[in-house]
Amino acid sequence: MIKDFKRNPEMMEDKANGIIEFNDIKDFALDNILECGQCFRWNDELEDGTYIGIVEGYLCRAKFDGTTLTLETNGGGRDFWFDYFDLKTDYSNIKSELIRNDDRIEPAIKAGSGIRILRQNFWEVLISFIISQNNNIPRIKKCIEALSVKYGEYLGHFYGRERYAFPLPSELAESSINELEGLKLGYRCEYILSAAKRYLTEGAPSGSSEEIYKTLMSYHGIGTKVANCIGLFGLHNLSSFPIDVWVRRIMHDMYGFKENDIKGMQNFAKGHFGELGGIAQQYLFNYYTKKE
DNA sequence: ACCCAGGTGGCTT
DNA sequence: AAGCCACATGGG
Repeated sequence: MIKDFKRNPEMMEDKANGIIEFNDIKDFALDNILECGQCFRWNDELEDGTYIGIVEGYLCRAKFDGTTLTLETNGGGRDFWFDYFDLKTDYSNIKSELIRNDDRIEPAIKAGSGIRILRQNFWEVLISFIISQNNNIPRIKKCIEALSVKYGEYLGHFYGRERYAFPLPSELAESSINELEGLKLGYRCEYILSAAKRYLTEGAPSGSSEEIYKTLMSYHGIGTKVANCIGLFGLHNLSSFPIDVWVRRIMHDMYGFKENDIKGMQNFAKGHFGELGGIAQQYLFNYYTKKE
């Protein structure tokens, strides 16, 4: 069975880019969504405030004027992008519920009030967050771009650059440590290769969130934090609460935890933010990484 | 030269 | 269970 994620060959050959519009969009800001650390392939912001991204093999230029989201894209279709940007979810409710439970989070929500948790491809998230460990966001992006250029499908010239899809599982699984070492991935080469091979045969983990979490952690190179990121961004498991160095600082500064009391932070998030933990975490992370 | 980044694995107490 | 440390890379 093929575990590669789906592509739409007919659309890919349609070089005339289509326009898709979504009207009356609230609680939405492209910079918040695309620069809050959840995705790594929206890396060009043009002078007019539009962003260029590559999503599941589709090219996209996104523009938002405050009410209407306009996408120039060569594929996916309306339903795909509606889902990707999580437009069905009412974030006004989520935000007021978070503030009702804890007014300390209000400044973070104000600072990133247009954040939405994208519904991204699991496989891409799996590999991207393996790369993220002990790394910074600009370099994570470079690593992923290098992988895509070397192993991903060439998609064409789009807004000033050659664009490549994120590699398919098979494309990475057929590579080698030797080959990967040229891409500045450091010691993560082995993690990436073994994850690709494993994903190709096993596919995405299933079962209860406990079981999923356990399966993810059994990948070499995935620990608690990365597993939580994959759960949150790759499976839309909103109760995930990834704790990295930034969140540790936040939990120390804003909530009085000792910096290394990860367990306490995790329990607090579970009890305090519950099913919205992942979204709370994202407002907080964005707030702290952006200020000064 | 050092410290840090969306940490983890492995080894030692 | 908790505390170290190395790990590869590049920017400050």
